[in-house]
Amino acid sequence: MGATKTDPYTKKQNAMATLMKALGHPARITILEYLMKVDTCICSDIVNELPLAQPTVSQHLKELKHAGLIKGSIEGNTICYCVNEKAIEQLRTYFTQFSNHLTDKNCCG
Amino acid sequence: MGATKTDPYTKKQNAMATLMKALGHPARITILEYLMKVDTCICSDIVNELPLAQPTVSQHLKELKHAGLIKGSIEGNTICYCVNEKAIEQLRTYFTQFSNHLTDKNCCG
DNA sequence: TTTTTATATCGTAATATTGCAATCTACAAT
DNA sequence: ATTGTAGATTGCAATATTACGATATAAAAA
Repeated sequence: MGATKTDPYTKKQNAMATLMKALGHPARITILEYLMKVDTCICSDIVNELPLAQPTVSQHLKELKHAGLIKGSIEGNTICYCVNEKAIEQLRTYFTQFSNHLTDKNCCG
Repeated sequence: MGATKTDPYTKKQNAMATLMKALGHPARITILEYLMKVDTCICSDIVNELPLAQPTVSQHLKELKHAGLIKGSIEGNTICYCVNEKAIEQLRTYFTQFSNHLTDKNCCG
């Protein structure tokens, strides 16, 4: 098979899975952390920040954008990418709520 | 290739990617949410909660456990699984810090 | 002891992901 | 017009993931 079933789950569950999956690769984590660090839109040299070939980086950027984690637009000769705060907020909220719901029964421990 | 390069990244980056990757599937999101909801260790009927065959569920549980997101131990005839709060805390902290570092320049927007 | 119940493991087919070389696109500079 | 530069797209090989039937295991119930 290889294909993930999505229809039996809620929209929210699928949406969260999509976000997490996009971050389920160290290169994409690194890209996002870099974009946060520089904290600006003029981020032309992402390729130099990573130990990967240019096409590979381009592909990872595409996936991040598709998942809605970054925003990007053409800026003359370069592309201007930056973090989509809304997506990060979604993730923060999700885990904060999750964390709040957990009690400390310390079972299985 | 197909194999993810890990050595060029920091331990933290790889660790976060591993956690996210484990949650990058709606079935595993659903499992985690279910374990949180029931909030107990005696969770025998995870299979019935999911629209997947028993071996598939077992496999997903294995991945969640391997990533450290759930804890499990044998309890007579059934297995007692529950959420590993530490992992959730890690994720919550990561995104909270990330969120705090972001300024609202509203670029690319 | 036989049967049931809960879960794990094995094997395997279908599909997805990762990574890169080669190539293409589009603008900028000469 | 030619060259340079930043980035996307294509094509492909290697590997990983997803899902499940069949089978194994191990404890509980009959």
